[in-house]
Amino acid sequence: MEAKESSILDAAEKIFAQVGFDGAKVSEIARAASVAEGTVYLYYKNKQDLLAGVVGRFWTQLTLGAEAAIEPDATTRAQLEQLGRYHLNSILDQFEVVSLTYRARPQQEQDLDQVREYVRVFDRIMQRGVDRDELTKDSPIGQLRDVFFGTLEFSARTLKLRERPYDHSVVTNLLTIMLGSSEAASSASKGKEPSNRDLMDTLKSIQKQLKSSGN
Amino acid sequence: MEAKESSILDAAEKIFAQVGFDGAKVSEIARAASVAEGTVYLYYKNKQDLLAGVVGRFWTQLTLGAEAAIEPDATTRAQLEQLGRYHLNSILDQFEVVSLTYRARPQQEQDLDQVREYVRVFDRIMQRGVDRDELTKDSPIGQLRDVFFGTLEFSARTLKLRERPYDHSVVTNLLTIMLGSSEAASSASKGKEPSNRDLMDTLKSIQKQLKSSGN
DNA sequence: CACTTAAACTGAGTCCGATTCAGTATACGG
DNA sequence: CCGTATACTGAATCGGACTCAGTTTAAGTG
Repeated sequence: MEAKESSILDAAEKIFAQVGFDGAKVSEIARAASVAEGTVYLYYKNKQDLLAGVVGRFWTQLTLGAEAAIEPDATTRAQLEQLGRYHLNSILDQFEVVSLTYRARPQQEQDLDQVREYVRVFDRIMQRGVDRDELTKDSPIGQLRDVFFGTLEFSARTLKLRERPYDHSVVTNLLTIMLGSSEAASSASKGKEPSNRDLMDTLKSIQKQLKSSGN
Repeated sequence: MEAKESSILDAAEKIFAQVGFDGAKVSEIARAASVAEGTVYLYYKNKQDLLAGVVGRFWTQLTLGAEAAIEPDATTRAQLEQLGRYHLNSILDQFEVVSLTYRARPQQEQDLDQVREYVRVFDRIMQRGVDRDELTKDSPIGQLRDVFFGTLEFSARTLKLRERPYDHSVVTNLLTIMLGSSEAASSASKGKEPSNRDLMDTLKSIQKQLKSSGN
């Protein structure tokens, strides 16, 4: 990417974050990037497309950051905690840019690619957890992903609304809720005689599976 | 509210949902409402304000619908299921209008009032659950609320993205995750071994489920 | 180098749609 | 029926996204 292009993106990100998409004038962005107004349109079809560029770059960088924040040898739970921590921190810190994502979507669903890419970080952690038998397969990964990101996104909004800072307990509570029950199940796989509790956990696991596949 | 005003809101909602906020022209909305362009501005300060009107009305109606959908005498879990079902159904069904909420927020935080009002439906259910000792007080209601609405919102987006219809299992799984763990935790926290009766109850529940879905 | 041509860039002008407001119609009290 | 207030109208204004004819810079080429 040319220096000029990323200079435009930088200016756009700054100004969009400052005054919002509607409040930003392309002429201002051009001036902030030390470029003529027409030049912006050489790199981006229109203002929406410029927004998509800003948002896309953000999520791409978020993906890189997330991958760096995760220790490859940690347990699944620890990795989820690292991802959750990183995610919540980032979206709180750059709340304005995240909000712009909503403005970018309605248009073409192109920029979603980068968001989808980001979300795969979660999927990989979970998949590895299943492969290493740290997780039971009973809770569909896709649904847990919705719980994970949905909760963190909503919590971030709540925190912002109340003008509260990052709160780690949000992440730990979320993980307790998400994994709390299945943890108990994993202890069952040792060679000992199954206890009633093990039976109970297994039965509940079956039940859960039936509920999700049926209907 | 005057007939003319709600006629404007109706037209605006329809056209916003159809072509999005940016795609909608105030002149079109005025025409659809059989009103002069200037008249729109007698009722709404500007286009954004009109959007806020549409979005605010939507959430107000959603609140009414939710309250109607909940049986006052049902258990907390059943009520949550009713609310979850109603919520997911509604936001899938009127996805476009819900999406407009994001466009309304950045401006003034006025319309959020109606959203906050809606969210209180959940809080009331939970509070009553605590009062009736159906829930332990250990999970803060506020955080569970974020899990509940966050997950449903994110799931709705996922479903739309994959062009899937309403899926009730999303709600039941969510509730299992949200309350299931505390169920397990409640028996676990007391350190008691599950009784044979617990096993029997679970088995009967499975049996019933198999009968109703299998056949 | 001087010259040719392509690519990158510029910003004044065009176009479109939100917003305004002087003017017209309607309702209502006396 | 008049006077006045209130509701409404739509042509005119205004702002900002987007265009494009023209200019500058870069890259060959002999």
